[in-house]
Amino acid sequence: MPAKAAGGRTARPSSGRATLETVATLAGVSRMTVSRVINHPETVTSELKEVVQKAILETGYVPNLLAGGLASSRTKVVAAVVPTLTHVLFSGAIQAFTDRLALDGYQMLLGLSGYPTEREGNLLQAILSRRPDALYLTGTSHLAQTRRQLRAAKIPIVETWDLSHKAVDMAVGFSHKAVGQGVANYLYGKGYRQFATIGADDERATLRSREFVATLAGHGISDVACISTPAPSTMAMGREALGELLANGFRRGAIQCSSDAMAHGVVLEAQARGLAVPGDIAVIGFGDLDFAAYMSPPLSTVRIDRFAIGRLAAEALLTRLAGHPVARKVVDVGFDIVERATT
Amino acid sequence: MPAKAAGGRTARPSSGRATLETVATLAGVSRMTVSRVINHPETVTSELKEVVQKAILETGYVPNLLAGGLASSRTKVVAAVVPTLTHVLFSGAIQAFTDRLALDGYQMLLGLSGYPTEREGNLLQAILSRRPDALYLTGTSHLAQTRRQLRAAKIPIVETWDLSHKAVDMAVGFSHKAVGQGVANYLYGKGYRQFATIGADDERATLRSREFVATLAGHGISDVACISTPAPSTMAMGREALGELLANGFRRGAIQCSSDAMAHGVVLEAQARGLAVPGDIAVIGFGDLDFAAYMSPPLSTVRIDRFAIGRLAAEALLTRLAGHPVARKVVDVGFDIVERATT
DNA sequence: AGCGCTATTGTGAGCGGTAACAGAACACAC
DNA sequence: GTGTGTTCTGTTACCGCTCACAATAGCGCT
Repeated sequence: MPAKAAGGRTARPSSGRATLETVATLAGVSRMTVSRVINHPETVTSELKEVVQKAILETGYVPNLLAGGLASSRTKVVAAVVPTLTHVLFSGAIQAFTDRLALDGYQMLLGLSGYPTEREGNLLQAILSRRPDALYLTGTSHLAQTRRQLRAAKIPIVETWDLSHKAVDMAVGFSHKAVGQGVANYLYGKGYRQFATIGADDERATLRSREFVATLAGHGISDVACISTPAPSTMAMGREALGELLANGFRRGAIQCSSDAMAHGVVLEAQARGLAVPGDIAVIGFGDLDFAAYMSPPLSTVRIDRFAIGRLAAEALLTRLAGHPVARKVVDVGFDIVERATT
Repeated sequence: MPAKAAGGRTARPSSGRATLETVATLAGVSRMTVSRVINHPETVTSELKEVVQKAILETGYVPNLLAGGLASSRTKVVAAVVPTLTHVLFSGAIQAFTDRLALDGYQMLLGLSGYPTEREGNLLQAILSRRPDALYLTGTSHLAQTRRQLRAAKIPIVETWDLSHKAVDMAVGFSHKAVGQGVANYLYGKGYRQFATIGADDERATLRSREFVATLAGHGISDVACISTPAPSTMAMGREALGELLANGFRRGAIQCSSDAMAHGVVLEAQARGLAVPGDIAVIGFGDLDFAAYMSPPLSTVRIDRFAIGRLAAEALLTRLAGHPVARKVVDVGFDIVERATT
């Protein structure tokens, strides 16, 4: 029977998996050479490379990137914090973001913050503990403590969707104020003179609604009915909200909604009540989701290129990770007002 | 001026951040005590705990979970592999999955495999290199090499959405064959006698279509028109596909579609051509996405509880991570045929 | 042959934690 | 007083990898 290890203490049970050492021994080289074959193959002679690669296959070696990351302080992981994946705008951006990162061999660590921002502090700590090489955030951060944590991490950070606050580092998005203003001017320009706005109470939607109201005030229109609903906004909320508006005396006019889903609800509710769209009730949504163009009537809305946001955010981070400075720290992807048949 | 470190070699520049050592020195205790305060506070006297906690705040210490994971071989990271986030069914399941994991302090590492499964091998290797504690997969894996890799990882694995193959470890999903069969029987029962099926060419959609056809064959119906489109299926493809069916002589009957989006396209195309839905063309979708109930006419479809899949998958993994055996290795969440106005 | 140079490979010391054990301090029973 | 636990804290040895540097080999040239 095998003797117990001399000396007393039992050895810590190692994972049992092949390590660099295993491969090195089999190939008859040093650990470092194996490491080079994997990470800098151009610095190793082709004969050795071959021997080592065979040994890797034979042992079924899978590198341990925890150890590698610890030693090199580069993890090849980028973390992203998003309120929710159930919203197509966010999941679309993350899809584009992840796809772009994968091209350069980066993996994505995802954190879902939910809408109330309280969890954000803990979540951020949990994520930074994993030492990502870079960070993608949704929205801009304002809690002083959060900003401090972010700066202390000393990694490239890109904040997305919103351009309204000063970015901690870089930003890719568009101006929600400009959207509110653009929509107001568009509707006013089309001749509408009575307005309402229905928005989720998340920060960005609020920003759009507020600017919508402010811009109309500039045109001398002061009685804009405002309805705020809890985020995330849904079609059901749109239906309800229109009911509420009508109950409060709103008869006809143009309604700005904080999402296409909500706008869809408003259209359906109007139709159910026998109101003409856009004759009595004109509606404009936000997002230009797939179904918007195929509603009846097709929905006028604000188009945002969610994939561009994800892709450009990834590229900004990758540029910095490659050691280059970025050309512009703030990238405005803009928006388009898509006129269809509900306005 | 400070002397260069005696002896020659320059010290490796450390991260500059606070480590356990920093905190321990400040608090006047050993590293191990600090580690205990963080991970097993109940084993430390409250006076020491207080001193250490103050030191942690003062230094702004953020634990390095790479080092911790390396030492303990537990990373508190669970990885997920999904074809795409642009599909609401997948992103919804991942949302529920991540939310459930977060409750137990686990973070999620995401890999997007795309539809062609070739990338899966590399992706899996990249993910396993990060040493996740558990793994969520979409679909069941059949490549022998993949299965070998998975087994070698020796971690809990849950395969989702599909129950048709033998699971590597655990599975949460439903039977696509049962769906195909159920839809066929439902439509046949409603009196339809002419059929077509339009499906994306991903494996699960194919499975449903094939079983749909086979079940109808059992009812003596053998001329079911089949159209296959590249995944992912979209509304535009639905429109096109109906055009193709009609061009090939299909006049009237019931059409099974592999997604609600596609079914929506079929409905729109039928309406555009002046065909009655469901009078001439009956349509049933798959997924019961938010818009399905609000189309005109409202879409009949197959409802899948995507959130249940994500949540149950997370719970299966968490159970195993807690060291308990799971009650059932395979969980069938089932499906419902939702009859609305297109059938 | 001897020199200097460049291209490869090896060596040793960490990276920042945790597991396992050892030791100290204290309480309690005999 | 001594033996025996029970807590709590400290010590030591790694986890698996990469960095910085050292050592060696191979080459052309004088």
